Amino acid sequence: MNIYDISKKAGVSIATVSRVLNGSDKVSNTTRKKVLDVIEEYRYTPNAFARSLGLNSMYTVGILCSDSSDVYQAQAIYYLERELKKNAYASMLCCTGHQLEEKQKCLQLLISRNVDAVFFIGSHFVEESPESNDYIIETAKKTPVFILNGELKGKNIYSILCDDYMASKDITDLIFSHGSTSPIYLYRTLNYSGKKKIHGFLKSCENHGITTSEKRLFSCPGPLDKTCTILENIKESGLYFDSVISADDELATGAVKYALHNHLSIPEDFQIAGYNNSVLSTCSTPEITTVDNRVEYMCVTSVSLMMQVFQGQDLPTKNMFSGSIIEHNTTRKG
Amino acid sequence: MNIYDISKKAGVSIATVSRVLNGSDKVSNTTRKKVLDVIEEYRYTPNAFARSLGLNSMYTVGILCSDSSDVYQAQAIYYLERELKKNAYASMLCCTGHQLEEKQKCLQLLISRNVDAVFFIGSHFVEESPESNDYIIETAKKTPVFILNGELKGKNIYSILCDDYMASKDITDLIFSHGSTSPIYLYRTLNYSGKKKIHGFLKSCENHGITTSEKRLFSCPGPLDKTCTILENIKESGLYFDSVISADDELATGAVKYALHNHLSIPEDFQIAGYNNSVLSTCSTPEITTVDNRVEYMCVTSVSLMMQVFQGQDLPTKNMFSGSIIEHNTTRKG
DNA sequence: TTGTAAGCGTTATCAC
DNA sequence: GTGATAACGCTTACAA
Repeated sequence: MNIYDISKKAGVSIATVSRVLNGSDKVSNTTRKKVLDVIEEYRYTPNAFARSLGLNSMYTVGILCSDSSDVYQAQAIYYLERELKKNAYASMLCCTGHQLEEKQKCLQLLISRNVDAVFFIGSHFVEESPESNDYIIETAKKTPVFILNGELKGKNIYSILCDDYMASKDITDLIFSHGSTSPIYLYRTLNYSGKKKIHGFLKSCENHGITTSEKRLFSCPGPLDKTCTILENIKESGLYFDSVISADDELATGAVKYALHNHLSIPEDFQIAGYNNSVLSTCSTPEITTVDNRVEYMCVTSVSLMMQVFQGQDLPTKNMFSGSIIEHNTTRKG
Repeated sequence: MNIYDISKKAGVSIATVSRVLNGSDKVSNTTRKKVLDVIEEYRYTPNAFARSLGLNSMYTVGILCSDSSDVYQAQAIYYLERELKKNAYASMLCCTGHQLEEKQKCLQLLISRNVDAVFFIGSHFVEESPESNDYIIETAKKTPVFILNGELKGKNIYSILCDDYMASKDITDLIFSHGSTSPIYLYRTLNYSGKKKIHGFLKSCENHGITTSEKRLFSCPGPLDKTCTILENIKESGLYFDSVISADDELATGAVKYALHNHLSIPEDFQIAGYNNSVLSTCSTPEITTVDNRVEYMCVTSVSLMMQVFQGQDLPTKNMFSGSIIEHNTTRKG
């Protein structure tokens, strides 16, 4: 059943059927009704591929992330998809992992479907060595690119990101102000936003007279039980710490585990801060003080930017906003 | 830059270019090289829409879920996408929420892109009233439908699901065997798999001589802090309970909160079981004993089924597998 | 092995 | 308002 069949049954031309389908007002009401009745009767739906070929768009965008099951990324996907759907765009999702080659393949998978735009979730996508980002810059020549919580300069590339430096500095300041003297910092990867957070931590330490703060940074790759072990090792090594600032909430749950196992009372003797304001922060007991980096706002803004780009507007390529602190029960009050 | 341009530059016909693009072996090596060089030089990529129109497929499938940021669904999405990508299929994602009308709209969004198959994640999609599932049955007339962790009978509809009845019965049995005399059950929604789990719990209670087990079922909708309040209320009401079986890990973290606030020692005085084997079970302190309903296996199986369906094979419409118990620290040992 | 030409099912530009 | 008809850019018989 195609547009020709419908036009025959309705006794009109395919042009008229097409007009009815696309809501043109240059169709008389009687003809419109006649056509709509036939469409209804045969439950006809236009062929998406032919339609796309004519319009050169399928109203679909690509979303790339490293791991859709990560709580932060999963949230971003949810909000992005919701906003895109509001604008009648469908969302194609592709998880890349952390290998550059795989990232390129995934982008290719989306681009080969002629998506109208591409969203990258997370700063994992902005690589250390500039030439490793060429595949993104190349893509942007034809397809608008939006980088969420990462920054990459280039034509047709728009970055939307939380001021992680400031948020990280603020939450470290908070913990100092509540009496901590010896914080340590846990992180997972050293990507763009990861570095910003570390700088915020270091700046706060500097402001509070800690001179050897670089020695208070600890990488925690791998699964959660490792985090606990790493903290035990730090204690064994003789480095004193009375608070943990973490690059994400999952690491913070590791710190909670450590504190509980060592019978440190939270937050009186030991303070902990997470990052991302994810479900993990509230599922933990005690609930974890965390940074809200406003995923929803970020996604709403990105899609709104996209729509403006499609309308040919000229827009700022870097869009930064502030995070905020959510105080729960792993930091002291007052 | 289209196939005609390439054919001219390479001095061959468009048919030959097409053959090269599609890896036909009926092209001489010299011509192939000539064409590939031109393609490379101009960075030509074939137009996806025209290609789809010819092939009547864009090698893309739709994934529907109620909420991609739910930890369980996020995992399913991750594994599904991974398996689909292995088979060169792209994934279109759509989150529906819980309103029937919205579910239908989302399905329409995917179907209007001519996806090759549709996956429904979770039993949220199988409604109480049979006629509410008609939109799925209707879709299945043209597009294969795969229901993950739910069951719906119909032509071209394939269900892949964990035996939640058995798993729930097993984990309740386990808690009884470790000395609990008075378990209660927490659930969120009464969908297909939700009911199966409840039946498993009730069966185990019956086998252990509890006659009023229906009174031990509690609905916990809404956010996490409500779960804790509900448990407090149950205690206030005078109903004694020494263990909590939950329909998902998030509810179980609520039970952990309750126990810790009431200084009940876990698992000696109070046992807790979750469901889904999600990151929440290990991020909690103590880590939560849970049911592994093998999301990865489910997704791998579904995609493998899909590929077989595409090859025209005749397959069972109901595919059930067993879950298994992961014992952590909220249940007693030995 | 290669080329010609007929689809695929729309949208959009003309006339009328 | 409506109807021919030419794109859109591929795939794939069928010829050569």
